Amino acid sequence: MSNGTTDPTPIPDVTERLGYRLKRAAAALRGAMDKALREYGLTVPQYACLELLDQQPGLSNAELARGTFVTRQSMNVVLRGLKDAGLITRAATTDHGRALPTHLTEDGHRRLAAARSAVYAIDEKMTGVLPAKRLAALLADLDRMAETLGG
Amino acid sequence: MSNGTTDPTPIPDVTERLGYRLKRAAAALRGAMDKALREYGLTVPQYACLELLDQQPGLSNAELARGTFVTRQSMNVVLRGLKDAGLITRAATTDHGRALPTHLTEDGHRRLAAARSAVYAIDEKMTGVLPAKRLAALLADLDRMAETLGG
DNA sequence: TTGCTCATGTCAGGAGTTTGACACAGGGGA
DNA sequence: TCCCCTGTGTCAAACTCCTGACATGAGCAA
Repeated sequence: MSNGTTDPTPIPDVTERLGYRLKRAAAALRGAMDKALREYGLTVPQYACLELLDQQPGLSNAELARGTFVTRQSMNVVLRGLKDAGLITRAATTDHGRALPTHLTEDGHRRLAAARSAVYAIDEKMTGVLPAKRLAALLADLDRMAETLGG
Repeated sequence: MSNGTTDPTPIPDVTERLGYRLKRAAAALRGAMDKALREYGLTVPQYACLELLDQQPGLSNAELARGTFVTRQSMNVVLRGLKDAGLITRAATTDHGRALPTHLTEDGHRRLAAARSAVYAIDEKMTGVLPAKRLAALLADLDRMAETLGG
């Protein structure tokens, strides 16, 4: 693929562009997580939702949607699935506003703890192949990219 | 969000994990590309397909699917859309094997050239906020991560 | 109070993607 | 030769996600 000669063109190959590499890494991560979470009966958005609710109990549907980068409508479907599975509870009414706070059930905590080990293994496997000193820079770079594009 | 004190726990917050940042950046890129390409009547997979075919004419359905990180079935739908739009031609038969080579039409080249400028603008906008010296390292890191996870 | 704006929850429709399955073509070993 | 395995194209069904739309509730200004 790579030619040994110095190429004057700034963009020689699609596979050398940042967008392509980012998509590739994200697709690989998504595939690995999807495969690992299937054994626990969870999808990637469902897991992400549980993780957020564990760290910030009481989040509403819209807040969870923003935190997992999906629309409110998609998160609504995810929440319904988690509620039917008995992993979360969602208030039917509220005394102030329209946002309905959501909380993990005992089963939700257990399921999350089980799935988390598998996901963390993937995360550490992914982190392990990187030079330790570049991890912080990598996190900062990804953050800057997302912010620039309106993430 | 961030606490100024040094935290001994290795994983203090979900938003500090590499997987979360990667997903966030990829979601932001996807959204920006989707919005930009809509003005040209293309979806992100369609654009990726055209880009690959421009650099490597004659690729088959399965090869395009691997190159864009989707399944053969999804790429089949994408190709049908591109063919109906008159942007590509696909051989109906082949003398050897089953793979049907695909090529860009004149309209395909024109549409790609138009859309490419918009996508490149996003790519450069994204690259521009990064320290120039870290771009190569970032590309290498993303590649290593994908390879480790079986991308 | 009234009207405007914003955020939230929800419904309906459609587009995109995946899993599962089947049939066909080529290569290699028994 | 025959059989097995791999790779490819395709169909069907289900799932996921998004766009568009509407109604409700809170906050603010005239």
